[in-house]
Amino acid sequence: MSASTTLKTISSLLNISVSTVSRALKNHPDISEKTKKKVQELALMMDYEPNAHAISLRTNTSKLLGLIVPTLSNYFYTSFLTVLEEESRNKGYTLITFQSGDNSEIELENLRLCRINHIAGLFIAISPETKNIEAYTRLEKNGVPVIFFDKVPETDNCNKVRMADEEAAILAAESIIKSKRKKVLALFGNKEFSITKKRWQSFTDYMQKNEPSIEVSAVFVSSTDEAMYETEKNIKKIKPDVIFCMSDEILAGTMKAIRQLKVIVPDKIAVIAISNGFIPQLFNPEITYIETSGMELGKLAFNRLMSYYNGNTNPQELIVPCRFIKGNSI
Amino acid sequence: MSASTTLKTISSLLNISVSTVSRALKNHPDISEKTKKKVQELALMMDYEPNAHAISLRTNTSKLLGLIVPTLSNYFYTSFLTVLEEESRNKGYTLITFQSGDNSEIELENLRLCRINHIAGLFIAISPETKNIEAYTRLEKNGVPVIFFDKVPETDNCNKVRMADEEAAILAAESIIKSKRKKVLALFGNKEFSITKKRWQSFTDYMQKNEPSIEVSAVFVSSTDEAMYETEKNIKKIKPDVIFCMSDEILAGTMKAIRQLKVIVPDKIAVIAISNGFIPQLFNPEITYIETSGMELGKLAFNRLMSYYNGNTNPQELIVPCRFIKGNSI
DNA sequence: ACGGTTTTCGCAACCGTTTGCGAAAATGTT
DNA sequence: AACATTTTCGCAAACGGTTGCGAAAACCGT
Repeated sequence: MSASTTLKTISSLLNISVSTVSRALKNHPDISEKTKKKVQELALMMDYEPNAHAISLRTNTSKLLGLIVPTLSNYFYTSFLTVLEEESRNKGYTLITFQSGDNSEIELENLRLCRINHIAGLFIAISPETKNIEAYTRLEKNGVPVIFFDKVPETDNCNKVRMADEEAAILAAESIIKSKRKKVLALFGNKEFSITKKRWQSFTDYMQKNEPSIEVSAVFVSSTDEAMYETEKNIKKIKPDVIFCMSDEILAGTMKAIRQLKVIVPDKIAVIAISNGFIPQLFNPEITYIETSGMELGKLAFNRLMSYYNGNTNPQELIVPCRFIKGNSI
Repeated sequence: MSASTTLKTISSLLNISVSTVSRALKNHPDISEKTKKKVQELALMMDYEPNAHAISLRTNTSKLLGLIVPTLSNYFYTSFLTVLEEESRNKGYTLITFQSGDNSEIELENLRLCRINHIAGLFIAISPETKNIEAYTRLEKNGVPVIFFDKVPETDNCNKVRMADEEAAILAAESIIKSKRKKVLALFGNKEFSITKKRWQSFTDYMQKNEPSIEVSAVFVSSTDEAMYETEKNIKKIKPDVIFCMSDEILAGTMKAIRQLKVIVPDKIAVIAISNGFIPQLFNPEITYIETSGMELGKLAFNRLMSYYNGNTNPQELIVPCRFIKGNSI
């Protein structure tokens, strides 16, 4: 239970002041080479390590970054987290991570924890209930930049990075039109999510404008299981010849239903999805999808924060383009 | 950029001392109801929030828990993280998360970051290179409990929680024996991992003892792609009638190869795996697997820490049992 | 030897909070 | 009214660092 060594330990062992030790350790020019050497050697020997809390307190800065996501049981968010952790660590920041469970109250509680830990910056994908982002703008006024990502607020007085949701939906729609199919079952996520609205609207608008003869049945689901259930029900009911899935969770459910009904893809029904890029390749045939990469988004978000620190503080909305990944399901 | 309100702000506004404010806010009996009320109301109004760094510094405690995993791009670790975050948050702890990339040096650097942040406890899945756990035992001597999980050291002077790796491998072996198949292609992970050794040994030992007539070809791979490559190669070469996959990553690669070769499962080749529970259900037929749940392990790990805090500090090795999940692949 | 520079270091305040201890104020007792 | 007791609060030190400023020590030139 030996206490960790502090500046004071070293200073009293060498009979010099704490301030000298502090300066010696950071190579301050005021300190002679001789004492620097003494101090640094002893510090190394006793493996001195500065107390981050003391530093934060004194300097009113911190190397902590906050991350709040709806859930970590989600391939997209974990791939975001994966690169965010890496980038942060490489730049000397450490990440504190929270899940909101798509619950505004928990989200605010998490935000409170971020505040009392005096984070230097925050990345957040807000929950659908969160309409009022005043707590976040206030945080930013207090000097802590906030980068909204993926699920971003609709107001534009804040910094956002997100996927090209409209473009992704349009690429999918385009692909369906080209396929000459005529009856689409389109599965979207929780209707409350702005991301859902965007994808849904872009998809249906584009369809309407470019090929109004195609019949689109949109269904909104909130889980993999619900996606499976709705797929099964609607395959029987509306007999689609192509299914569009807005996300990986939905795709997983849909494919489960398709398997159970022993429907042949793409002969009987074609499938196309928007995905983070792992799930579609597990199926046979591989599912054609529009890739929205959580990793790319993570990189962009981190870089946005760094650019903020460099003075670029004006609200921006940055968008990660998406890619069409050809499979054999359409 | 308004500075956050502190005890001092409140104290000078009310013309009372900082200590009184501090005590009033925590309902100390020394303080009169009248001043308590005044203080608490003003604190609420100015939304006072204590500075976690100051508290940590003063009380030499912290509410931070450290987590170090090889990578977060892994379903098992993210499901571990998912429940760990939840449990931690519910008990008032906040999590700082690191990836080591299976690199000892980075692991030690992450450990350093944990130390300077004066975490109250550490969860770690060590990288395969890490033989010397002295840094961790020292941390524990300094009063910070360390819970090793999943990839645990071989020495037994430390606290470990892990899956029932031997049992899982044996269950798989048993299932293969029952299936009457005779030629096994068994795919394992990185040979350096203790977890690999355990599964490999249990699997082959059990086979040898109970059905030596079965021919087992063990192959070690380090990635999904390698698993795919080796599966393809060995299906052609040794013509197995059953494939065993030690993990989800491997299973994904194997199934890709199986699909490409258009091998029918289970007619031509049966498949059985050890898995965290999501991937196997995506295939057709659903893969039979032995479930090792990251979520269960997360719960156990957190509870172990709490029990440690309650005085139960002696080294223990706790094991999460596994379950046989029937699919149609064997 | 003396004044002027420069080098080298320590004092002390500060960040925000906690807490032992003592003192002032209020209350009770006779 | 005098004293004992209890209630209520403030002083000051401490946690581990950082930093402005001033002072002692060393060096310089003459």
